[in-house]
Amino acid sequence: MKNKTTIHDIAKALSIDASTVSRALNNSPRVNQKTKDRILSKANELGYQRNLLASNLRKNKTNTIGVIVPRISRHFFSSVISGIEEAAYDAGYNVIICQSLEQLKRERDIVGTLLANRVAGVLLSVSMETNDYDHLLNMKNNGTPFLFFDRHCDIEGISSVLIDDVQGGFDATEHLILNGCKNIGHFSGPQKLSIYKNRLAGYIKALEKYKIPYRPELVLRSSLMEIDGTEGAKTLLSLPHKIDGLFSANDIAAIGAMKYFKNEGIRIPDEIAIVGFSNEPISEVIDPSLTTIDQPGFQIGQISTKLLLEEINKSSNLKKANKTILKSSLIERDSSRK
Amino acid sequence: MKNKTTIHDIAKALSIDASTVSRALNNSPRVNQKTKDRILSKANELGYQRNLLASNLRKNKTNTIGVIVPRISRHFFSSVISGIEEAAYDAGYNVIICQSLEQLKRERDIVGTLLANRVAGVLLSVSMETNDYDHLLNMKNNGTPFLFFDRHCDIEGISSVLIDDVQGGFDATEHLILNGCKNIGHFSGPQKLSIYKNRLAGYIKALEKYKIPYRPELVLRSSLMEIDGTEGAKTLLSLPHKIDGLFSANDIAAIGAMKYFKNEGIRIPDEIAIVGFSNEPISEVIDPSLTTIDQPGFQIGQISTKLLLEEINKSSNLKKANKTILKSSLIERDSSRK
DNA sequence: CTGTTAGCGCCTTCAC
DNA sequence: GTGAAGGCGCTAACAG
Repeated sequence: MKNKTTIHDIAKALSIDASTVSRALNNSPRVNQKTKDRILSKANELGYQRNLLASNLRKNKTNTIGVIVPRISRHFFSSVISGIEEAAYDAGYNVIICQSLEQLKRERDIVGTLLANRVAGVLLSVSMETNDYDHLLNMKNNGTPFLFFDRHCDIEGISSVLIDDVQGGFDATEHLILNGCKNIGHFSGPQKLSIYKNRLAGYIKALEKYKIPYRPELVLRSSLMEIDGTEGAKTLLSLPHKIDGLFSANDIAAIGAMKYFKNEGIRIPDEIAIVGFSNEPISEVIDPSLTTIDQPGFQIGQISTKLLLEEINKSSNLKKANKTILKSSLIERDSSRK
Repeated sequence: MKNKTTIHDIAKALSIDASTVSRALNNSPRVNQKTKDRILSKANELGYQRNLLASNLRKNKTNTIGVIVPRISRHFFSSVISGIEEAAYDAGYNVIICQSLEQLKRERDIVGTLLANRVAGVLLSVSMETNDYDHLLNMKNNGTPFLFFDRHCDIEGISSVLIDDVQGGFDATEHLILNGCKNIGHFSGPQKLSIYKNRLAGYIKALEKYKIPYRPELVLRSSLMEIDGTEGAKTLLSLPHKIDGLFSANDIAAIGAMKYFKNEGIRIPDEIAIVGFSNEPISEVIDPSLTTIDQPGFQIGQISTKLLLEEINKSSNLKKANKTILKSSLIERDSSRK
């Protein structure tokens, strides 16, 4: 029952040559409109279904771009994906989405499969485990254009689209300070990832600006799970100086902390003010008065895609590594009900 | 710079035939281990990268399954996708994920691209706009196995993996009744989608069981946006009989309603109790005491994939349409703090 | 165990 | 404007 209609079948049915059919199907200007019409209607009649495998093989290129994210369920990434899809769709490209689940092994496998499928290019945000770049260097040598977004590696000639995390961390911390906080905790993440390193740097920079001593025991590393937030909150509360502010570099941990604080009967933000760094809508929902640092996911997706498409279409190898840095914005929500 | 190494290149370098190389690369038992080793190391040395386009074309099959969901950012769907990926990965299949964004046109395009790429099979949850099945019938005639999950259409010979929504709606409503609610509002969705029709049926069934008159004005259709929730909440509050309970068939609308109620100073659940039907973690977060109907997304993904793979591997055309019905569960969260 | 042969379905010169 | 011919990279008979 499998569809077997090929251009030859429809050529035979019309007593013409397959090459003409091919041209017609690709809407080549060098074919008579009448024959085009006949071909199209016959193709329809026979239930012809173009075989992209063959076409792509012959042309030695595809119009598919691969996207690798740690997890599609994270709001930031799914908003980036929306941006990617929109930009890709406009340019006539398909998108195939893959998740590394924060595992290096899976990231490697995925890169392999994408290359084997001859994708036109790849957009990726590396996993937390990615400290070995062989698979990426391999992709580079292979000649497949790719681009990092949000989480990147330093590889010569490879561009990135990033957020100004130092500034974001600074803004978050400054906001807490200006609201009277003096003992500010910080939930960070793996320092291998520059986003967490940079947010921490912003945190420290703000403390310095306001002459608040930096106390390392207030900085906790998490691995982006809710449990890290609850555990972290507990740890912070056990310190001699009680904290009055918390800057979390990711929302999931912030949520864990909020739950813990609430369970302990600690009022937010009166007793402990919190700023979360992410755009999970969840943080807005948990407490509508919560201030967050918003990341422009959709925009990142669009920009990354446009840059990637430029590289794909650029036959010249003059590509210079660009870093596009976007700004996040501090969003202070309505707190009139407080 | 594009990688051009083919099996012929490596065959030539070793003065053997390409077919042997092909066999070795596919780990055929009919190749001497020594030559295998030579081939593998040479392949590595030349930076050989298998071309799946050619391989798949030749074999006339791929090991890729396509997944179409309305939106990957909805938690239910991303948990289904996790389940799909796990099961597919175990069976040596790749997954390509696509979003219809609830648009029929996009759904059609996606089906077309997947077929053109000769995916081995497709798993899909239809868009809200899907009232025309041509593209699906086309896929069926084409001989590509597919399966619905969660949102399905009645197409002969096509199986579905569903949740018992009547029961879920009944459970939700009964829970409210048993907690003393007498005027229970219901946020429903497009009645084209059987999930919403069924949840409504469950709601009515529960009312009947407890001899509570069904009042149509308490049932509001939403299109799954937060704004529908706030508007709906407003509408319900404007009715002469004040509601004391709300069963929302989707969480997004429930969230909108909760925000509205909170802004109006209405205490939840004391004045209005709410049960949300979905497993967005968001509903748990907004109010840890909230009772929800939990849907087994991960499990649905796994089961769907296994069934699809069975159909793919079944050469016989004896397939009967199966409906696998899973149960959702009512989760009453800790409300000790109240 | 390994080589020979013949395509998979399509596109792209090159003729006319 | 259309046809003829060749090949993209790989695999699956069929031989030996």
